Amino acid sequence: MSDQIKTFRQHNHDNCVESAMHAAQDICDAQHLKLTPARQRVLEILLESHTALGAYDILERLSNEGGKAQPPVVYRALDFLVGNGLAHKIEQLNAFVACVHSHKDHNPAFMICKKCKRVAETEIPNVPTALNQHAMDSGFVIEQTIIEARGICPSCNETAK
Amino acid sequence: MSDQIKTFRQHNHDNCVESAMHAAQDICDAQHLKLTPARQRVLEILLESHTALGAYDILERLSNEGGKAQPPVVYRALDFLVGNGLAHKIEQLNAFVACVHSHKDHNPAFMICKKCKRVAETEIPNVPTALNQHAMDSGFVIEQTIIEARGICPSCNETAK
DNA sequence: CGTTGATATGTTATATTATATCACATACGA
DNA sequence: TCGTATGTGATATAATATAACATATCAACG
Repeated sequence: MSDQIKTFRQHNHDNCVESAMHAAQDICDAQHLKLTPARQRVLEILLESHTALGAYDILERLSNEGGKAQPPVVYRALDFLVGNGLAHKIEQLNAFVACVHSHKDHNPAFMICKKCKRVAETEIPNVPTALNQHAMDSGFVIEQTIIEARGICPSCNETAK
Repeated sequence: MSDQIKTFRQHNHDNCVESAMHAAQDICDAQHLKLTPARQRVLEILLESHTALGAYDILERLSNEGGKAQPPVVYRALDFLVGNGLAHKIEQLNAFVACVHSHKDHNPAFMICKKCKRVAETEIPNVPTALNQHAMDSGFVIEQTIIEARGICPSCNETAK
């Protein structure tokens, strides 16, 4: 597999996942909350995906790891995470994202291949100037910015041509 | 209503909707396809929203305009639009977007209030440099970029404080 | 220790909502 | 008058979420 394709398929997020997990652990310790294995694993899954996931997406990933989890397992973990500010629910999507409050300066950008649906992730150093300007003009307070680019990934570009 | 809030609620897209509708009409004329009122209206709704909409989102907006439309009305129009390249289905979301091929240089940006869920739209002149760079490095061909900023809109910011 | 009570988990079944299609009657235009 | 588009009611399919109850874990207390 070429470097390009490998890059497209999986961006290494170990660092930021790990630091976020530590931050979460600290928050729980401070508030006498238990970040149990199930909750930990769901949070990790959210952090790894680095985008909004449906409850059943999470369930599927959990189930790939051995025992087949049931829906309530995921919903309970999500209740805990959302209830304690470690994750958010995006109502419009019925999906959940890990809270990245601990590193607000992180602006993920996704490149989504419209052929194979794979998603590559990268990040950009700061909110685009024009958007920032518009937000300030209108009084909107930006907490997180997500950029989605739709297009064709390198491998699909080759084969489909 | 203050200018700020008005700005937040509705950004005027008449120009780009209109030009896209003309382009669609031209395409249909050239291929002897009929852009009937129903199809026209669904395409307009997609263009106005300028983001992916579920079939029932479209249905709701159609129904607000007089006679209450039924699901097949929307699905038929969408079949036509997708079948003829005037719109795309985002399988991952079960949602539909108008094809904006005719104005590739348009990069919408959305500011979504996480309290009231209202969405303001603006646009930025070009794809953020860092993302563009990364795409080029990996061989990804960007067709459209959508930026979503989550945060708090001016009116929620006042009341919730 | 051992018991108890609070919290977390395992598991089956099912409720709720969103998404999509069927089937048939009617209209309209080439 | 045939092909295509629309109106409309009913229903199928899939995604999302919860109810209910049994079991497990673990810390606090006597």
